[in-house]
Amino acid sequence: MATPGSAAVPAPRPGSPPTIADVARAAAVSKTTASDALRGHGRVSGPTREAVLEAARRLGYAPNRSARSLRTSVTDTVALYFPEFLTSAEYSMAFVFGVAERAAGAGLNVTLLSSGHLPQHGTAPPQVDGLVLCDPAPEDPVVRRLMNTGLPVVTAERYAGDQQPTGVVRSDHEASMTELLDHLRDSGARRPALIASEATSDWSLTLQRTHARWCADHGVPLVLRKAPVGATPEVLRGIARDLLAQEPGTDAVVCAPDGAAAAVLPELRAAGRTVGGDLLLASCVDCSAMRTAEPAITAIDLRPRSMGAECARLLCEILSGRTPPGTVRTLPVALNIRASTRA
Amino acid sequence: MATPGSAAVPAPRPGSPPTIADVARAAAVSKTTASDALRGHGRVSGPTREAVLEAARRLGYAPNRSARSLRTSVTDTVALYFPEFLTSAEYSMAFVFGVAERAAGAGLNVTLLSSGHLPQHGTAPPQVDGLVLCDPAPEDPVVRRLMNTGLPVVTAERYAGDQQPTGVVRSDHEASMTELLDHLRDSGARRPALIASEATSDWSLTLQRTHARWCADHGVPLVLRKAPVGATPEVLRGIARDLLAQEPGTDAVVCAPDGAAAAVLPELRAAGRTVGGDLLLASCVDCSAMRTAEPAITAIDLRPRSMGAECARLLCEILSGRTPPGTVRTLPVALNIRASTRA
DNA sequence: TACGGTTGCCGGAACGTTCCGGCACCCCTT
DNA sequence: AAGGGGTGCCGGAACGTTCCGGCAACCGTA
Repeated sequence: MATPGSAAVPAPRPGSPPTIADVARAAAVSKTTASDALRGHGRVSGPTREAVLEAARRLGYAPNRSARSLRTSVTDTVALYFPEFLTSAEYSMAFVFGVAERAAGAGLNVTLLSSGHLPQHGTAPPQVDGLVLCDPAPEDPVVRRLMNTGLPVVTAERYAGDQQPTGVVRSDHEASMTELLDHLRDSGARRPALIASEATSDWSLTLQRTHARWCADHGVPLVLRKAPVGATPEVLRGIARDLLAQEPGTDAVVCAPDGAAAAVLPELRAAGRTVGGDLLLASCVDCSAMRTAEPAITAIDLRPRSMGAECARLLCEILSGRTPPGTVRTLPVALNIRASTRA
Repeated sequence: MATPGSAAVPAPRPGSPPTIADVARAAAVSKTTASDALRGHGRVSGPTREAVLEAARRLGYAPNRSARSLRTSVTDTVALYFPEFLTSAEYSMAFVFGVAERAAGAGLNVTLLSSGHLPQHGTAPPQVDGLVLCDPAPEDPVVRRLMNTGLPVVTAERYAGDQQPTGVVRSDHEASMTELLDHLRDSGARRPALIASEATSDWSLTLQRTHARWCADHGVPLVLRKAPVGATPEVLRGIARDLLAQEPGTDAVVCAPDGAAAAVLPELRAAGRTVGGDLLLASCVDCSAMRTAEPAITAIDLRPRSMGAECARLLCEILSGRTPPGTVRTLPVALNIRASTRA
């Protein structure tokens, strides 16, 4: 005796994971009804739905992503790209896991694109639903290629190229830098110098612009030094030494590059200054080295984990159509005040 | 007039990426022949193969991964799992990118599994060809679940649970720790204390065992302190303070947890000791904080990037059958000698 | 000439899913 | 009783790939 539709449903092959046909047979319904019940999509009666869900649970059914993706052209996967020069920073790790966690919560897979990916022109774009680009530089060829795939793209920080990303999550670096400078002023500093990075990222440029403007607003001379992108501690210390020698009136040093403040600290001390006393020191990126330094160094906490999470969330929303393209979100950052600026 | 097989090949839909049928039509062959030519698999004459490759190149054809995966049950994707407590360390980032880069070179995708993944029991395993687990702890439920999927697993460092991973890439921590202790002895230290982590990872336990053995071999009393897993700088400093107070004969301190050496450094100084002088200091993990400390701190460089790369390579080899299951590889580590141990 | 073996190519089924269209049934209204 | 509309379910095609089996054509030998 055949149950309805049994002719269309082949026998299960033990060993392989169960398919929707197995679920259908177990619930004595058709593949279509099983599919509808599992996704809540068609017209299915309450009892039938229950039966299907129960069967699926009992069999440990999980839909085959490849088959689903083949049928729907939706991969449930997003790619995350990281420029090479960022891959050593503590910031990156937190960002990556922010993305991963949030994406997992939304049922999305995250695949990692390293700089080694897609090197040669003409390589096919990755087969994903969307992209997250961390701090994209217009001069990075991989970034340019990815921006041209036509896929939805969310960038962490603005993109300075001509293509516009589908979504942007940014921090208000202008506000946080201003807050930091105001704090230094409240702690007695009158002439805050900035050691910036030569990088052309939006972040780096914003810090310089804000510092320049603040100095102008407060009628203090602009003192700025630039460090090469991957500068070693020795190079950074040299820059600090020269800075103090050339600008003896400096009473605060703000360092932009990741970890630079910790690197220059010994040099400031060697110059006879007391950090946290007659010379304040702060960093534009917080990391463990800032917390463990002696004295501990005041730093802007960029909240990379939240940043990553918000990128993933925004991309999800764009993919599901809940949020229109062109959305820009601004995340708050925190100023962690420590001994190095408590004058 | 119909070219051979033209009836079986539907017209192309402009806008969608080209399929193998488009390539076949462009080269005036069947789907089968196109597929064979592209993968070098069947019996295809030289000119025909050339024609197919040329057509594919011209059309910008890239095989649809979902379709291929559905047909072959091979996803060309591996998953990378990271325990939560490791996600803030610099080590992790380098490791992740080592894996990503190497996997990309082998044509594999890497998807990230965060701790948030697969939380509840009964969740289906990720649909990938293999797994890389970084420093897996037997008490991590996610690790246990992943070890039970039946998928090939390569672990970075040994796994202390009962399941055996398919492959292991490890560092010779015993050798490197011994080398470090010998170096300290050569620099004049006679009583090296160890501040270890409470973690039960293979790495942590090996360090403790090696230290204990070295002390026994050299007839010096064993001085060991344990720090909680996520210990703050304050906690670590407290441990260092107590250590020096209780064991005044200590003339060298070795710190295992990531970054701990930089955290305790100020405390050692506060106790009236000269780091690099009458007290040597070293770390079992190198990171930027070690390089920027003053004095710079001697550290074992675990070469996380190579480690990640080697994990990916080994998994590739196991997946392709070139390397038998059960393979264990040992990677060299480096000792970066710096001012903190140049007595 | 006949014939076994090789070479080059092809048709079509299968992988597991989604979803369009259709069919039977029931209920309500006229 | 007839008709219209809604409900619950199903058959089967399609997504793009791989690969089994087969079929001509050709070559060499008997």
